[in-house]
Amino acid sequence: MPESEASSMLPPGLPPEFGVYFALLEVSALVEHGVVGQLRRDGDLSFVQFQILAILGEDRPSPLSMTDLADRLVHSKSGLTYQVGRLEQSGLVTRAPSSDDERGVEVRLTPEGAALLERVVPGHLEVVRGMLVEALDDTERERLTGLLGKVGKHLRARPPRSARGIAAAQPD
Amino acid sequence: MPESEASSMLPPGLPPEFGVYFALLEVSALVEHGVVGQLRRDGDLSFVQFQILAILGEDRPSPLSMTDLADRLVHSKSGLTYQVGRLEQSGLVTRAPSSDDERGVEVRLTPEGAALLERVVPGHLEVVRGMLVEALDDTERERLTGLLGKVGKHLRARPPRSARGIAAAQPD
DNA sequence: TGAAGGTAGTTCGAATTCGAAGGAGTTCTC
DNA sequence: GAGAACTCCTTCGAATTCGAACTACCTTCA
Repeated sequence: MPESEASSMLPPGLPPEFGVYFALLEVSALVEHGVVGQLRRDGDLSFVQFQILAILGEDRPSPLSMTDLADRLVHSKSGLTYQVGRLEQSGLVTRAPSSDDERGVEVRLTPEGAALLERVVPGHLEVVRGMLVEALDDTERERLTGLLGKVGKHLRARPPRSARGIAAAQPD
Repeated sequence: MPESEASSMLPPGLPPEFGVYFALLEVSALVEHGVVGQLRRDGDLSFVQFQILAILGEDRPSPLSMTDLADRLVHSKSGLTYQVGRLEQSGLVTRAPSSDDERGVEVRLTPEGAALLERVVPGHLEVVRGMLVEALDDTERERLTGLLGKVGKHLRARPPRSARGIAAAQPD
């Protein structure tokens, strides 16, 4: 098991440019695994729950709707309903019907939720630092961030369905 | 064009070096989402099932044990039992007790499994190419692969203290 | 040898996930 | 304004996931 480098875990017969795919999968899985452990230990939170709290805690006074949250996560709406309900049960968030739109729901962080977030975030950053930030020097890290950002932009600009042979050149 | 930061998705109040974390999470989630759709459409496979088949199809005549598989995936053992059982039901893999070690199980790809893999892989590579490979030019992609590889090596060399299957320090 | 401890997989129950279907509010169209 | 079409969110059932407990086998060591 501890033998593979990005290129060495490339299945034989595959063009080498796909090494980036396997390297990405492995790194993201390991990073996620690491933070999941920390969140469970320090705050008894799942990763999704933490992400919800973190988004809600983003120093934004106006509340978010469920759809806003679902857009920021890569989650299904039903799964989001479940997790927000769970956070509401725990007293970490509130749900209230939107005043503008009766079908909408405004999700807000409670003081308890904000406090939990503050208690968990330092350890979270510490774990992430140990896994990601310390793995590279400043130049490398900035380069990695930039490359991932470019890929992210490409992915976001990509139509989710029937996307084949669509022009790869995306104007900014 | 100094857009090498992911500041747009970095929550306010966080040191900028954590941009790499959020960029990684977003990209991996989007990529995974993309391939999940393709695998479901083209082969009615979940991502985990595909990963199992792909590992088994790695041109390796000698079979793998469940533990070998679990080490290559980031999965729990029980989840692996479930999925391999499911693949066995579908006739895509076989399970047989190991001759060396009676408690071990040798997992093998069946011809049907190999055929399904061959049917699914081209579309898979096409989707990955469209999402990842085409997002960058050759130099950038190689750089990204190298950086991810370096992070991966760092992560593998740094077992989180609660790691279960820490094999004894493997000398290089 | 034979008991103690370790390893390989499975089973079990609980939690989480998703997609599809449904209920309710909103917008569009005529 | 009435109805169709759409959006927001929840409910529902089925599938998947995990950790802990368990069985069976292997290895160590006295």
